[in-house]
Amino acid sequence: MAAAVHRLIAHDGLDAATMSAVAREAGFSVGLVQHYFASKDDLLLFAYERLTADLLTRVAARTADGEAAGHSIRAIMLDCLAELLPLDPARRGEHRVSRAFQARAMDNPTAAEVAAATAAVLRTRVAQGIANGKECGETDPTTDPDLAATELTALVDGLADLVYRDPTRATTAGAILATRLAELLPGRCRHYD
Amino acid sequence: MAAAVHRLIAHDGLDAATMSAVAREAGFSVGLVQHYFASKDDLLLFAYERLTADLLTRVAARTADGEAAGHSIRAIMLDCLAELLPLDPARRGEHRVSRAFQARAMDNPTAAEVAAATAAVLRTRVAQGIANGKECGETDPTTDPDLAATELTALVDGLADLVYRDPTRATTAGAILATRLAELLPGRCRHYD
DNA sequence: GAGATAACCATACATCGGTATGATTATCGG
DNA sequence: CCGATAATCATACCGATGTATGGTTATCTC
Repeated sequence: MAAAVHRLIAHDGLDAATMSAVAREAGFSVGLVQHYFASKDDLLLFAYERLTADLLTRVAARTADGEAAGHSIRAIMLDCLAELLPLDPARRGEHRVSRAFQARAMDNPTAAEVAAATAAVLRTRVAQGIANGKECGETDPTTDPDLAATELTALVDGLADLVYRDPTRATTAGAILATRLAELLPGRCRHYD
Repeated sequence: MAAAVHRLIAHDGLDAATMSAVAREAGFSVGLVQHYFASKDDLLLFAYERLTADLLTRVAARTADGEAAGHSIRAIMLDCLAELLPLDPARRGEHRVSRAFQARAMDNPTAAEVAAATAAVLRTRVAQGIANGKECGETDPTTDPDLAATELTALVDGLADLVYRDPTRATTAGAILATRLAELLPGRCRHYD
């Protein structure tokens, strides 16, 4: 059902995610949707939580892959942050859904909590990466991990909007991200190559 | 009428900007609103254009003020970019409206054009500022103005969302912006002090 | 296998939103 | 002053939406 909500929003916006439309898209009746979700708000909130959870899971997977492959922190972070850019149709759709919910979060306290929590988790992980970079020699010891993480997450946030608006600038966005990461993690890790 | 739309969206979200609500808020009848706007889409589009025009005007005014006062390009840019952050109730409201329209722009081509055009104007102006910085010695000659401008506008975009979500991080956001500007325009202007 | 619980559906209802219509009043040029 | 144009309003209409209701079928427990 969450997938149905996602498809509808990705295709026609939040307003298209009506009860009957969701039921139709999912192949069920309206009554069934009501059986599982007491209200439309509940349904949308669930779909939102599901979306952010999927995203964080994907990022975690890319991190794990990168670590397993012995990549530098900088490479892993670039991989993870680029994952957040709407670089292909699937992620463009996801971006549409995500932005729709973020707009909704401005009037819906519970949705705002989800948005804030997701952003916090992401920032914390990036900060952890920077902190790790200090220990292994990739990062300048004077760099403030939280400040750098805040900047990076805000930057990808803005770049995602840019890439969505103008896909032809995708490579530009990628270059900006890579350059900034190279400035923030300039060193060579002393553990890996 | 545009002001009424803005007030409603700022207070209760885009969905609150219904025809009758706008009419009531503006102190007119529904018929009058229809008299001036053929459809609700037209009304919202007008309100959006009005909003972005106001914003760009304000930024231009800050630029002019800064130039008149003989400030450095870096100081002027910090002033202009900080203007885009939701640092007070008025700008928080404006941010809500702006984000609501940006979300709408994802399904509304004409609104998307407005959003893209506004972003382009902003980026162009920032790029011009960086280019000027080269001529007067504030910027490293190897800096790509367009790339730097793209990064800066994306950064403020993301920082604006952050500050909106968590106003306690307003100073953090300001510090990040100031630091990044100091990195991009490190020199002293040879014309002014 | 009986009974309870969950899954599932069709439909009715009340509300609300955008738009269409028709009329009434003001403004103003000639 | 008068005709036309603009301003302004009240209301009717249709479609859509969220939700409530009542019922039917499946599933599982004892």
